[in-house]
Amino acid sequence: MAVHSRYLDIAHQIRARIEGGEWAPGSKLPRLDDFAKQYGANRDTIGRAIAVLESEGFVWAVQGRGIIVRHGLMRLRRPRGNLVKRNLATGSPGYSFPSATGQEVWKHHIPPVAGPEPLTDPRIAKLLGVPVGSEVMRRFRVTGPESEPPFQINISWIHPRAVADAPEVVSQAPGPGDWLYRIEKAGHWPISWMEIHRARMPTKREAGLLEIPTSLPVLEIVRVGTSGRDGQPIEVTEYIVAGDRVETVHVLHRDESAQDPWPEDVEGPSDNSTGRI
Amino acid sequence: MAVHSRYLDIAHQIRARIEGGEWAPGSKLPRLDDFAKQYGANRDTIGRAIAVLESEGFVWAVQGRGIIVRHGLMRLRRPRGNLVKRNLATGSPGYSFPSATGQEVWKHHIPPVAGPEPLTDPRIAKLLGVPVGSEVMRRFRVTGPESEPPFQINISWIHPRAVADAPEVVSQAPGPGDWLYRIEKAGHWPISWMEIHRARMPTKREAGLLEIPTSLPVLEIVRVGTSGRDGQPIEVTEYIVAGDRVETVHVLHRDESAQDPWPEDVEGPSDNSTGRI
DNA sequence: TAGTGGTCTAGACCACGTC
DNA sequence: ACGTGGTCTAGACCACTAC
Repeated sequence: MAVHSRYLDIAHQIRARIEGGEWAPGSKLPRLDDFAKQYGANRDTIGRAIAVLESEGFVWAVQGRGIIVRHGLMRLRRPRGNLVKRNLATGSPGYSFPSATGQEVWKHHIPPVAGPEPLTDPRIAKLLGVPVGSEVMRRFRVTGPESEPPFQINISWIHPRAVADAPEVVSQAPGPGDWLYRIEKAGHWPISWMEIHRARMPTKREAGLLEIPTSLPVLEIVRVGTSGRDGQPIEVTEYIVAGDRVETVHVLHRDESAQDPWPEDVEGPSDNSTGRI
Repeated sequence: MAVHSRYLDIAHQIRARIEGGEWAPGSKLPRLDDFAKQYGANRDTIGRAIAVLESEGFVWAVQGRGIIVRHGLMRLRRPRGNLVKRNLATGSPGYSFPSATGQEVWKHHIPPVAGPEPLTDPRIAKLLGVPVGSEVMRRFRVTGPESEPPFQINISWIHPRAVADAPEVVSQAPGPGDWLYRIEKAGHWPISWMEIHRARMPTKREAGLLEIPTSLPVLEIVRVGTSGRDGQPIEVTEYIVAGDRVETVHVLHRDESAQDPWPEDVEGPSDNSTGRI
């Protein structure tokens, strides 16, 4: 194919072999040295080719372990509304946030932890409205479908005044809990939420938890809950997902202004290079 | 800092110097050889450090030109509703899609082009409901604020039957146009839309157009318009933006089911590891 | 044509996971 | 301790941009 760079060419060939099913998802590729011999290239060059396949999400290379073929082709298309629903399925007053994935139950890939932690991320600290470095109640989980690599990292930061109002949230089991319900009941009803979505590169730690290369982008969703009592942030929850494992679907609706087919039957140019991302 | 790898260490130092304002956005960094001498490392090692800074969005390295400091710190936070509005600001019946950026007028960074093109992207072809390789009317633009690097690539594919119904869209100026209005008027009112958002790595060509490294992820929004006449796709528009230049904001609303503060005052665990991305 | 970043090699050594 | 991927070097050559 591309006669450009040797390493891109080799990446192309190995990619084709992966897509052709030569190695099953979860299994290991040949070693760098083997590939080097196969393609008559230097091991370092093979390493660069593998780096490309990593950033594309095809493989996950780990020191000391090998190059693992990722479970590809499973980009989940997740319809996202913007409605928060009650989730009484389990007989308790939890919330179900935007998603239409049904009710699969996910497992915890590592034991969930909950407890006070210094909040060092300035971005989260600002959203929660606390000084950087404060001790803040944190709930941390890594979840995903059974028999698959972890799907998402899930970190909630609970504002100190919420903990003061509903002290039981600190002693709650670190697993799933109705802590949002507790906080609302303690005087913060109704909490209102907004979400911020962005793509970024993962930290080394995040990549390890999600079993992805550090060169594969992640989707980060930060949900900010604001207290109904004082209008100030009461909790911030961060979701981190491998970028190649999701796409979000949004159904658009017509505003009042767009209900009339032929508003005034004018002719002339319009400009929709404006105000549109 | 990190005494791990030499190149990560150097990347860290150069990053700090960029953030410290040692080089203005848009200006060039020293050459690889200069850095190599400064840090007493091999040029190749410096190259790896620069590659890190590229994937983080700090710099844009171009062969033969140099290493350019990107205009950082300007992640635009764009509130996104899901409402499509009429845009009569310019005196014509255009649409304004979700965004609340106001009415800045953007310039075209390269001349917009419009015309029939073979649709080779299987993903877009499938969404538009045409065979891969079909000749399809395409509108292509690269736009952004004045005096800044390009912000987004914007490609619309118009289904052949829409062109048959509204032939004037092919002869329209390649710039902004009221082609959606024309198509609706030709019998496809009302078009309904949905959007698919995902993060992915850019192609070489996309990276060049957006003036970003190929290692920096992009946000891709694909909007699919469905004809009100036959319920089939009538147009597909693809937006591509540098991942570090936007984040989208979504305000969540309470469903009917979530209006009651204390639904039945039960105790017990809930599980919100379910149905949530 | 000169200048600059990109690629490639051979060989050495390091770092991490596993045994 | 071993095996694997990761990093680093010196030096050569290639590819793209600008003049």
